[in-house]
Amino acid sequence: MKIGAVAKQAGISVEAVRFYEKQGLINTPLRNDSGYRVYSADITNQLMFVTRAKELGFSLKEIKELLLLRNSPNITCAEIKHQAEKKIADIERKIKDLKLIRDSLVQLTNSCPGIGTIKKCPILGKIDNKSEVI
Amino acid sequence: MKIGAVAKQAGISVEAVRFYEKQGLINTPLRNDSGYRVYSADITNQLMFVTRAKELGFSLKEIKELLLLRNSPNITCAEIKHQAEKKIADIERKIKDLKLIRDSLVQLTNSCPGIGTIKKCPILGKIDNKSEVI
DNA sequence: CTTGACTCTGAAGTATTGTTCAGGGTTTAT
DNA sequence: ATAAACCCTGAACAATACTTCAGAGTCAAG
Repeated sequence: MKIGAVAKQAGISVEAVRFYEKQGLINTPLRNDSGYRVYSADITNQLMFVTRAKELGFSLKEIKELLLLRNSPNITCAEIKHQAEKKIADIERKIKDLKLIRDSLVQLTNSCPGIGTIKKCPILGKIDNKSEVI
Repeated sequence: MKIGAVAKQAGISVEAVRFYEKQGLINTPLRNDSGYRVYSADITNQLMFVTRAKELGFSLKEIKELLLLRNSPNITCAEIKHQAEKKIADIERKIKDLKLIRDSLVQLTNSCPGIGTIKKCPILGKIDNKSEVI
């Protein structure tokens, strides 16, 4: 398989495949006589690992760490679990922060009648005042 | 007030103040004979508007739009409210996505005993398989 | 009066995750 | 045989929100 087919199968761009290679997220493929990358079937699994882990909120850097862990024979399942748990905590913190922000904005919009001139807009007013909204 | 005092008061860096000026988020200050920026007391309100709006999840670009709206005499409160509501929808979508991700990770970690060799780690296994976890 | 702290500018660097471009070779189909 | 479609590289660009740097002037304290 050449890079175009691989990219299509994985649902990403050709450039992204080359980029992941440069980042060390996938094996460096063999080349044919013309210098074209030639992939074995396993590339699909590798790319799926990457895209899947991305969906799970891992950054490319973290994905690389997961891959390194995976290739370390003496490492236990516990370390992988630890990574995942750290990521869960991360995500929960983000959710909490976003909820605070959302609640503040909801309070602001509720206080705004949506009519009238801008001079009296309570939203801008409250942003100005940094009042007790958050 | 010179820039150092202003920055300290706002709790941001001197460079950030200059950056906000360049981005048109605050008024361009007067200069003294040495070319130093000299700020009136109002700068604090302006910077607080920016930092406050940032806390509310607005990007600098969006903050600039808010400021432009605010300075348009013929614009109504409704348009500001609309902006805020769009931002709320944004944030709620992000929260929903993060929850999905978190739930997937929680499922993964629950399936992992945290002991044993990496060969059998269900987390890596499931990332590999793109199974029905999400 | 000198030293350290503060200020100025414009440019470049940081991190992330790729995309786009320029310039050129290869393969496939007609 | 030629044109379209594909592949190669390295570099530059994109967006965001600043920070860091180089090189130089200014101000306050002792």
